[in-house]
Amino acid sequence: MIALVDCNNFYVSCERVFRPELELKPVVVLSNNDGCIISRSNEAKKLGIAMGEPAFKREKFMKENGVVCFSSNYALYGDMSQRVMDTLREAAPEIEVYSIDEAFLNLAGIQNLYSFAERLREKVKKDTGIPVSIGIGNTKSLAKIANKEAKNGNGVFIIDNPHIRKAILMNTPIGKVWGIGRRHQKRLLGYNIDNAYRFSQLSDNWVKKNMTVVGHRIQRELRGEPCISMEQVPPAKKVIATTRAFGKKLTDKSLIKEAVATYAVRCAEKLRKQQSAANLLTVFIHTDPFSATESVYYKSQTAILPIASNHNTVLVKAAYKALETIFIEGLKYKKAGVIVEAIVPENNLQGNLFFEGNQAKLNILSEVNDSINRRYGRDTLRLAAQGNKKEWKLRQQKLSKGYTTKLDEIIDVKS
DNA sequence: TCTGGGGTCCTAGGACCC
DNA sequence: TCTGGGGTCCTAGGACCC
Repeated sequence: MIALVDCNNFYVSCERVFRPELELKPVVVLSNNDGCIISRSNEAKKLGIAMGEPAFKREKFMKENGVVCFSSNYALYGDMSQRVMDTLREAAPEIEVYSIDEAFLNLAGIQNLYSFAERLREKVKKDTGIPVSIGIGNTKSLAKIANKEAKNGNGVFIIDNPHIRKAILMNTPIGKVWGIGRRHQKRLLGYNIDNAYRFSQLSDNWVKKNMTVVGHRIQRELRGEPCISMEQVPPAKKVIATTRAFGKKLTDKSLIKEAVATYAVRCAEKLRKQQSAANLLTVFIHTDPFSATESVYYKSQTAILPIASNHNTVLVKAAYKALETIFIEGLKYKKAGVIVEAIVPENNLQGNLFFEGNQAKLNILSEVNDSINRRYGRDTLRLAAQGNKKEWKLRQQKLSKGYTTKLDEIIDVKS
């Protein structure tokens, strides 16, 4: 059997660990730039606040209803996530970390699943302060559905026989099934397939033809046939992106260059972390897509690197060059991004006859750079090109502290 | 004034090869 | 009216996830 452990309202729960007085109060966490609402406590959900709603549309409502608002603090959430995953790893022989707040556990060989799950919930809560729900089934898709059931009930739910499976599937709206998005939902509803059970009973051929092998896999999983296996070691990323909306609209080219340089450095860091290097680098910039008065400009340019690289200076240079070809003076830019692709292992680089460059030197530079920044914090050592004015930086007006990630913001315990 | 960010997989169709 | 057959590789776009 497979369990899906899912943290309840994860970002909100992380904030509450350090602000316990917010328990039972409506709390939300905003996306980057304080733009959208991306995590809600149960109390906030009950007030009718929807996932992904623009925060500015709800500002008045939230004030009136005493909703507590946080900017997103990804350093904190990432750290809390690791703590949760460490606890899960101790409990189960095989674990797949599926996202920042979810993990699949292989429960083969474990007796009395229900009490195992209950004890695990308590242990995670005790070790980390984070509440989780656990759904169990014999496929990943069924574990997902069981998890929804667990969230609505008392935190644990097991689908362990065909009768329960049928009843739960009939109770699951088709759009809530893992892997069925808006498009497929709409289409299936058109055929009066409104719940997971009906979908599972469709003919294999129809599903294969209309929803590709992906849809067919989901269908078989709902019938109880495991098709999606556990992946204990996360595969290396094939695409890495760093993209941000600016805190305010920018026209000044030097500021946009700083932002793009910083994003290129972030991509280089992510590449080095997974020990790979990229052959392609794309830069894009665009104006405000929601503007009613200005026309929208959206442009990207891809550069081919002479040798696959993960070095800050190389990527920044390539990004600058690409930016030159797409930047138009006079526009108000809202967002930029750097994307690296054609990723290969760093220890197996194809040379280039016509390119001169001292790779060994660059490698040493990166190592020194990373070790300093690991020790003293990100961007302690940085390129001048990244600037320090940070006028393009995110708006984060309600940021919580780095309780577990910054020594000078560590939580105080009063005696 | 204010609307996130970062990924994966699959398919169809074009280019090209022998 | 006839105009092969069988591949591979690449890319854009669609669909989905958290």
